[in-house]
Amino acid sequence: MLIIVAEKASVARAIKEIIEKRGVKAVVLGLRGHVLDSDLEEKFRDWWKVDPAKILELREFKTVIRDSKMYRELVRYFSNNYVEELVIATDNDPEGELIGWEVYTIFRRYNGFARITRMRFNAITQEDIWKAWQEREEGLNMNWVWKSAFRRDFDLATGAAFTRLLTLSTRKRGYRGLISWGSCQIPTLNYIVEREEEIMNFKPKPYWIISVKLETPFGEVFEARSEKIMDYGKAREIFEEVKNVKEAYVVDYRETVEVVRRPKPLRTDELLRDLNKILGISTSKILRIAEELYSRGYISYPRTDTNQWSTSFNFHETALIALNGLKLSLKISIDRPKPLNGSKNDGAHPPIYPTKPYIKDDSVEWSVWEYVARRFLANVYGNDAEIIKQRALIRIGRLDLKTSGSIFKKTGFFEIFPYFKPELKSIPILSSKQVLRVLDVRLLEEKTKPPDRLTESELLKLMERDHIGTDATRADYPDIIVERGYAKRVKKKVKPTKLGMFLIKCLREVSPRLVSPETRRMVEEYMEKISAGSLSYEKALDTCLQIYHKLYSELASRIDVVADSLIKSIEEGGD
DNA sequence: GCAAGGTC
Repeated sequence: MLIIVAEKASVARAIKEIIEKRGVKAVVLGLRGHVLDSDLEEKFRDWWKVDPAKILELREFKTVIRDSKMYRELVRYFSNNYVEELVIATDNDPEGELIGWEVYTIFRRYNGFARITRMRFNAITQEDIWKAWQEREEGLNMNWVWKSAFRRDFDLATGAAFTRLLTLSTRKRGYRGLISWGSCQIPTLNYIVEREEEIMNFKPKPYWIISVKLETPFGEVFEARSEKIMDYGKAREIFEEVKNVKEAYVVDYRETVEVVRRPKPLRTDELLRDLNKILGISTSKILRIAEELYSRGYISYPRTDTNQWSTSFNFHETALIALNGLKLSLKISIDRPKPLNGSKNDGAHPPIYPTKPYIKDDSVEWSVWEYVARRFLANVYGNDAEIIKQRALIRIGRLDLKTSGSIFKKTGFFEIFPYFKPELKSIPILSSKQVLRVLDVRLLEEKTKPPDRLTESELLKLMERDHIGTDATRADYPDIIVERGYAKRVKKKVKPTKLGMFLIKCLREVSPRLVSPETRRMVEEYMEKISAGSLSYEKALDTCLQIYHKLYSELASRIDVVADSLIKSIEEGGD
């Protein structure tokens, strides 16, 4: 008997079909992600009975069963005496390697001798899967296993220790909620708090602009403006000088063509960001809908960080599916795919594309499917758009005025993917030295404005930039910080609560690295070293936990002041 | 009652 284990049911099905077609008989099992996990020992169970600092002194963690139903199923198969070989076919990434190791260790308890091999495929295609089957490797890449285990255990130890310290200190003062700290949730909150502080500290500055209404010899009317003038006296002086001038002339007029590239193949992050902008619903909800569409067969796997197509991708078939669901016909031939590829490849999943036509209805599901289908067509069959940018420099008296406009030269892919099609406004076509009639001169007072609060879309972009979370987890964090009472959603934007603001403030005073992306950066740096084989899991964990043990001690030494301040912010916020 | 990472 031969057993193949994949990370999820859909991959298990694909493997079974592909190898059976070529005469290989095997039991193919699909997991649901991790089967095992790390946890703290029993004696840490009661939060009040053990100093959280002790968690940061641990160097070993207990292995617990995470998915007991799956665990039992694995045991049932592995106990069979006739298993000759176990094939690990989890995703070809470090987290997949760790999931594979979980299966490996379970298997070895029941079968000490059978061969254990690893299939590595980077796409769920006939070629890749069959090649991975024929060229399966002996055993696992242990550097990848330890790399992921380090991340898991570091996050557990630091998260548990800091969360317990903060929670217990506020519980002593009557708070009943949870004050959590985590390497991803806190930096996410920090972006929101930093923005709020920027808004609060913003001092609007007045400035003045001279606005002139002009007319060309052909009777076209448009407006041109001076630069910002920060001093009122000076603005007034210039205004007096030009307010009665009747003619202006064009110093320079030029047109340039700007190319707007068609969209790249769809990754999770862009799906979430774009649909948050388009539909205004939360990123976690969008991911849930995408997951639902995937499990019902309408779209491919929705958690991917790949934006390039494999050479064997069937564009023709996918195009028919997209066109069918959208009830569209393309003018150009779908036999000539010309996708614009990006540079990202997670080594485990293709970009997101439609796999079955969705019958249009009023649901959000349709809106998500429609976006995926249009994005595919725009990427593979769309043309880059071209915009003519117009820029003019005009002089009235001694004052320079500027104006600009734009107009589509080619609308290109926006025809099929209209979501972010810009509203363009053109100005008349001018020529140098042309004389213009002045219709009106005005002195306008305006004020500099503070930045807006962040949308979830902008928040995800910052997280991606700083490597906070992964494609599969980033959407969770806005929900987590709202659930903890650190932030609220107000008019499609995220606003920190008083508690959120004070928590960041207190942590930042201990050390900026407790709130910045620095924790994540450090974890990645050490993960890379483990992955390269230049550092052991033990050494990496020891070094990093020592650093966070020091930071913990500093926070613990002033926890009474911190807790008082947090309690006060909770009462003041009334949230 | 902890984290973040998988998946459903």
